[in-house]
Amino acid sequence: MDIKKTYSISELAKEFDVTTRSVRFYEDQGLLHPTRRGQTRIFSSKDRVRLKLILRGKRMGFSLAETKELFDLWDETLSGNEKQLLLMLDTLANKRAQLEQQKNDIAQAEMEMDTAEARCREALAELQKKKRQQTKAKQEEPESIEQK
Amino acid sequence: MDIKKTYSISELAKEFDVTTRSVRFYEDQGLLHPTRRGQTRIFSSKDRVRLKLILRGKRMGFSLAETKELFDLWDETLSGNEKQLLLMLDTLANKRAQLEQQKNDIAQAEMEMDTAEARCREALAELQKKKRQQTKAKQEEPESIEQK
DNA sequence: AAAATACTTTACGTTTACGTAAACTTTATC
DNA sequence: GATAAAGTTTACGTAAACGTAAAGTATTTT
Repeated sequence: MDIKKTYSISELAKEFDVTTRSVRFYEDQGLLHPTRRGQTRIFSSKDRVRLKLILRGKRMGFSLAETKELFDLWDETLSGNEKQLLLMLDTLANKRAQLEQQKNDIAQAEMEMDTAEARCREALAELQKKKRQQTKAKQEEPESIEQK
Repeated sequence: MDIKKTYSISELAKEFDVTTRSVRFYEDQGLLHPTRRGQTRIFSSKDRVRLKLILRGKRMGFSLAETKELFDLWDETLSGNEKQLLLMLDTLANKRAQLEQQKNDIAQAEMEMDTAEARCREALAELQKKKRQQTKAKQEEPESIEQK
């Protein structure tokens, strides 16, 4: 069984390499909704998915507030009226535009890194050419060794 | 002349839609290096490029510290020894890996947004189907109007 | 049953990236 | 020459996203 039904806080923390502090913080901010057994948190696989989404969002530069907004909107959307659905579609379109911008940024950055890398390699080649010439010089004039 | 040689702080701020406070902060953190005329800052086109890079970095989720590191590294690299060049190449490789991760994240997000949007559209279609049926019912039983 | 382990709440501390206000100087405009 | 506009420094404030104790509870292991 790959998909357990419930998770402890430390299981999730270990799996996604975050601290338990972070997980509790995400709950505090309303992004996760674990149930309790006594006072101990019990996380569902839905919570697990959301944690994954939170972290991916972070890597993509989304704030927790933004991610929460999406979560909330989605939850309302599922049983929502027309207005809610249209709002969700609109939000999705906006996010898509944001992703397009990011893709452009990444493409630009990659191009610039290409030229940066090329310059580095040229400079390296130059240095190594000089080195070889020095070695050559030594081989052709071994009296420099004899003089020692 | 599209490329002026120098810029005032408010020119740059307006062009890139940031506050002068931010620009001063970036200088304070060592990311920009304007010269002075009296005590007034004068920014070069190099500064302008760097500001552009700073902002793109931000959109890509880079911290100012990360961006500064790259700037500093690059400046040292240009006139650098072999060690510096190799370090730069290594750093570039790392950044590339980071961008790959981001591209994956974006692709994943786009797929999920596709299915989310599809669900929205289905739900909308359902709602509008219901609406049409109500309209039809009214047309077929106009006595409901007469009863008013 | 004692000790170790995992979990909890409460609460103050920290870093990043600025916002905002105060008080002042320099430059442009009427 | 007064006034407005743009610039400056200094400095305190703030939101986000946790870090880091402290002090207590609950459970598991020996």
